[in-house]
Amino acid sequence: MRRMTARPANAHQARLLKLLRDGGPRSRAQLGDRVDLSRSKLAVEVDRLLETGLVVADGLAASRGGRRSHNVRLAPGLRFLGVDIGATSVDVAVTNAELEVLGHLNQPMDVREGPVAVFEQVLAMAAKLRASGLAEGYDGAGIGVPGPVRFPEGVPVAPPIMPGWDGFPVREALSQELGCPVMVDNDVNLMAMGEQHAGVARSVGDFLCIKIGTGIGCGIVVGGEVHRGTTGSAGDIGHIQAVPDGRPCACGNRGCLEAHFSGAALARDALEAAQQGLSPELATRLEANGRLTAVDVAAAAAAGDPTSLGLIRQGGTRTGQVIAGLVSFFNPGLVVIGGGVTGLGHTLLAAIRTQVYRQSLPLATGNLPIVLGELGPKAGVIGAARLISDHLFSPA
Amino acid sequence: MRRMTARPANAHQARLLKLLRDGGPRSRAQLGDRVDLSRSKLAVEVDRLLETGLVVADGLAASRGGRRSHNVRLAPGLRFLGVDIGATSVDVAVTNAELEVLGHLNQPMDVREGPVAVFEQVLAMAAKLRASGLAEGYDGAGIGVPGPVRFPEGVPVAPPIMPGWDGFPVREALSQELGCPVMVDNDVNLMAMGEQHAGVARSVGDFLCIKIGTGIGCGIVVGGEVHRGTTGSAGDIGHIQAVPDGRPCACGNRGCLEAHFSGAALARDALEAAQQGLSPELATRLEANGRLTAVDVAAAAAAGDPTSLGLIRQGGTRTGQVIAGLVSFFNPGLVVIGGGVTGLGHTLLAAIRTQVYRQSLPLATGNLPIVLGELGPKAGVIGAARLISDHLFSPA
DNA sequence: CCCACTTTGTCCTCTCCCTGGAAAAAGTGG
DNA sequence: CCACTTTTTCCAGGGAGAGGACAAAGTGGG
Repeated sequence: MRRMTARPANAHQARLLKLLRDGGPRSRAQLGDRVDLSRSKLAVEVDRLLETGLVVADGLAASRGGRRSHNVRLAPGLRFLGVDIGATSVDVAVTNAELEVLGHLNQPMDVREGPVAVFEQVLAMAAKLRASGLAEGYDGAGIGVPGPVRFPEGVPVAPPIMPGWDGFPVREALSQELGCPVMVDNDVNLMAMGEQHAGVARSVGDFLCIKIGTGIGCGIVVGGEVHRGTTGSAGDIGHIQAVPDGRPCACGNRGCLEAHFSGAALARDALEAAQQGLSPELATRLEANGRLTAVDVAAAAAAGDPTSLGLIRQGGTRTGQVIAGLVSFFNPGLVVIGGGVTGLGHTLLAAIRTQVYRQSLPLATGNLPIVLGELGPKAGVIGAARLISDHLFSPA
Repeated sequence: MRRMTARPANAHQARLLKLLRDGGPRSRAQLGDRVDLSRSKLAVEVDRLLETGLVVADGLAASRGGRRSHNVRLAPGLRFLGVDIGATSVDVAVTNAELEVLGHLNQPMDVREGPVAVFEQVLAMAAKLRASGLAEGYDGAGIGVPGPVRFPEGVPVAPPIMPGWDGFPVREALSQELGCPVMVDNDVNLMAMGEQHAGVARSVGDFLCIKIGTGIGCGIVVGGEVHRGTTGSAGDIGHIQAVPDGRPCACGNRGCLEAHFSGAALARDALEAAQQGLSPELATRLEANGRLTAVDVAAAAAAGDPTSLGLIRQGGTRTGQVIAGLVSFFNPGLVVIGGGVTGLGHTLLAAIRTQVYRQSLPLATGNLPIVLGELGPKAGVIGAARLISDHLFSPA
């Protein structure tokens, strides 16, 4: 099947495509309610989109009291690939043009194996999704990587946890392999875009999206747009000092947030507690699996283990301290917490909230919701699909 | 004299006005080089601006090898009023349409005396500038206040250091008194706009502007636009925790940056040092003036007083700690340090730089200049003029 | 001083886009 | 079956803008 080649010819068409993407199929009249164009102009632009094949007719709409109108929708065969490369696993999903996830695969994988090995895996997963009949091909792909990205070129720069990736032409290489346009971004930014598109952050202009996984990062959305910073490293909050003269961190400093709380730090603290006999619950789990992860701590906490609860609370407090500073600085309308450790759930959330509300000024926190992301592991892939669709649905 | 009533009718005219404001008088042809309009269209829009009186002819331009062209410039009679209300003093300046400062007054005044008293003073100063022949009237005024502002309405909200101002309709009231449009913003945001317009931050899209005066605040510029936050309190970094379990702060918490370093904190530390006999230099000054301020510390440090130097270095280190966190988070292209304590100069700057470069990741700091603002007390008033001119030079 | 060439400013036409009205098409409900 | 509503198409007219032609003004060399 020939894939999408057309792009909107002007801003009006781009606007219409995005309306159809975000609101689903609808009639010309309904589109007209939202775009401030004359009926004739609207009809012309819709006709042109129909000609390009990006948009197709979709039956009759419900009557609003008069003549029923003909619906239009985005081409049902359009497929976007969303790829979320984490430190320890890869998520790949197919979406339709409305960014609904049609199929989603997850595979454990160490990002340190390098771009070549990882992309082999990603391509295999993409092929598998295609083979299962969900897609005949891909019209575009969004890729998230766990480190800073020089956004315009789609190239990772100086990524601390993925050394082999520095300067690897991710966008170029994947575009070649997949035969479609590709955009690359930091995984946290994509999570933010995902929650903005389909999660808790709909209709919020300025918000922060904190992702706590193997490391800690923060997506920053200003006026509806992701802020990436001058060198693409904005949101890199894992190495903000949380504890003066605290634990040494891989980055060379001491007391970094990430050294005190993150998936990796939590696992290490749990191991220590188990070995010191502080927590029978964790000790049992260590014996059973031979190792401990954040998931074990979550389970132990759920079972009421006080040591695990304490670890989570302490981590939440430290994270909350840092977030409090960011809230004072940035004054967001919403803070979303997500990532691998959301399994820690409300214990973590409560600790973070307590600390933020205590430490930030009332004006900034007065009406500030701090909530868990609602998309879980889908946030990243939906954000990735959104990234590429934003690109393709913009005038060339 | 009748003041400016016209506003640009469309985005093209707005663009032209801003070019003339920022680049000074120039010919139609030179304007054409920068706006991507056909010559005929450009001529039409310039003619319309000439009709409104916002723009006037200004003689012949130098030849570029052919026919000499006629220059145009913004109306030479346009006057903006820039007002910068600080915690302990008020700056008022008149500018022309190009935002050049034609006259500038400064008056000590305690903002806690309340809006009525302060505005009486401001109006007197504005009248004095007018009386000295610098202006026949004002076409617009920008006002900066030392606290959060609900920007669209131009009303201070919950300002910690200026209790009487909460909810006072600053914009409304001053607009009435001055008989011209008024815009209100936080003083730090205006300082950032000033440095962006005429100072060190020209041509930088994302930067932070730290103002250290009686308190500490931070202007945030993202993509050339000031970020004000959801409730107008963005940049309120004075109450970020710098020292865990540190000094009690007026806000109710402990260890706030402002409690440890600011004009007020520095004066208090200096007093303590003088009384404990740690610094003969400061003790002498205390005896001479009956009190100590940041200026005394600066002078003592310049004279080599080790205690004063130590205070400045320690303050710089703490400020640097906080800035390091903000740099990791925001990844700016520039950090500007300004405000009353810039008199502390390079000792302070060196301490801040050391701390930021040590604590933030190389990718974010690699090419990050940290510099003193170059406009001093003029930054605020220029920023204020810029604020109102941006407003008036936009389509209504 | 004349001439070739460059730059600038003006004029004019042609095209395209869009608005807004009119009318036709398609439904709803009594 | 009829009055009314909503949607869609069609059409004429106005307006804005691009772009070319040409006039005006200036430079520099012969």
